[in-house]
Amino acid sequence: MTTDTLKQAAPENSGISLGEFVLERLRGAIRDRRYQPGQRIREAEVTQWLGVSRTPVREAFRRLQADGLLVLTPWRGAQVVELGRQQVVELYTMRRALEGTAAGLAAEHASAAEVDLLFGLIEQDQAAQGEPGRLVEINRRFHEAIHGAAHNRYLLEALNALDDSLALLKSTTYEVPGRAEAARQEHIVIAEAIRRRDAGAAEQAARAHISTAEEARLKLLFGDN
Amino acid sequence: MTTDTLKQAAPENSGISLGEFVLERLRGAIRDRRYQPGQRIREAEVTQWLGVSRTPVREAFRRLQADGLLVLTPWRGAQVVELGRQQVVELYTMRRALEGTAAGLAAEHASAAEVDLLFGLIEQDQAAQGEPGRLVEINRRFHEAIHGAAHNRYLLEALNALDDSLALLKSTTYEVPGRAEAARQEHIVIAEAIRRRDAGAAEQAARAHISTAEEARLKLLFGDN
DNA sequence: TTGTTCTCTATTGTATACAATCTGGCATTG
DNA sequence: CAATGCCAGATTGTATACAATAGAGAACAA
Repeated sequence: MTTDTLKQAAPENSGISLGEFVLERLRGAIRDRRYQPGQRIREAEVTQWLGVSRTPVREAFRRLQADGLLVLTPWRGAQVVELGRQQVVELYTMRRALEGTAAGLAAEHASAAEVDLLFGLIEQDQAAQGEPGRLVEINRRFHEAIHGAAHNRYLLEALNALDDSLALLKSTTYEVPGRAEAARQEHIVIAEAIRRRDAGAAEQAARAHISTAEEARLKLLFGDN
Repeated sequence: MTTDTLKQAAPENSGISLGEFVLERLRGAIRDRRYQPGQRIREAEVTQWLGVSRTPVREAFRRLQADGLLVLTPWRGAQVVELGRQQVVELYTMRRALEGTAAGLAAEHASAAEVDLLFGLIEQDQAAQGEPGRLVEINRRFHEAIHGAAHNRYLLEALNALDDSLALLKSTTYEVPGRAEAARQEHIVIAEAIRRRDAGAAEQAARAHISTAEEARLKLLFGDN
């Protein structure tokens, strides 16, 4: 548990390039909200934080812009993207489509081991009652398991980018009372549809799951009814 | 119709940065297959072609990597992505999902003007019989019109990236005999579903359209039956 | 001939110097 | 006092110098 505020040593002789190193560090900092939406990130700042020159920092900025996490304005530099209500709605619409597709494809292509993993995670979820941090982590792994079981690299990439964008939003929907239990039931419906290889049902269940998550999210962020 | 082989002047005082300039030039060169899949692109090459230094070239490389058009290997530089059969199949699976989603959303959100545009393009298509180049262009605009009518920026971005990747494939499916006529009929079905605001029908029609396009594509590339 | 190792060159990764542009504050003026 | 123009500092865009690495080909041994 390092404080991470002092100058951070760059990797010495690992195969990874400094650009990749900076990219992962920045992505992590944005995910953890150490850089908050709307905040400006100066190159010099990152430069001395990570102990590298401006070149790899600039490389990382471009990649993060492509991922939709940063806005780069000429001569103004980088700013963490801030999502308005409309953008959150569009993000969830996109997520509904992609998660639905992933669940449908998982029903067609998942291996037995991948199906087992899904049900294993559901069990872990039941065991983690009342531990919000663990629930969030298990939820993440459940969705990642479905994404992987779809066996489509373009879909996987798009879902990862979407997850990064969702990390821009404050808090998690698990803070809504009853959300954790509802999510667990929805997960079970999805997993069972995948197990019986019912692609249509899996897609519909996943879409419904995202819709209820969206509802919780909008209530949390904007106080919708 | 410039030859484009001599040193190309960079923009002098336009507001655009050199990085953006290089990005668009390279994207165009890849779309037009002046850089072919599998081909290595050296920084120095682009440097003297466009008359800029390595820095903006490297920036463009990173963005194109994020878009899935280039593979960057450490110490080996950039290579245009080469799509194997499996990747083409995955690409079309993704496209089926996204185009279906776009058509469904267009049925819900399209303005009257956007619907008119769709039918206008169908008329232009009928008038352009026997002109392959024009047909391809009109087809592109028809799909773009649907993408826009969906009114979802994340979906739009993902579809644009997908189109760029499809440009990596040799030739167009319109070279398959009868494909142009079949595509026109399929377009009409999609547009009519959007006009009657039938999201489910629009989505299904779009998915079917992509499936027949995929069939034509696989036959063209790999001689499938 | 064939396989291996070594060296050298081409190429990319990184750092930094310099140019262009924006921002904020201050002075000047009505 | 308010508005406007200008200058200085801060910040990013671009170019280039230098470091690190991979890959090709030569030299050599079996």
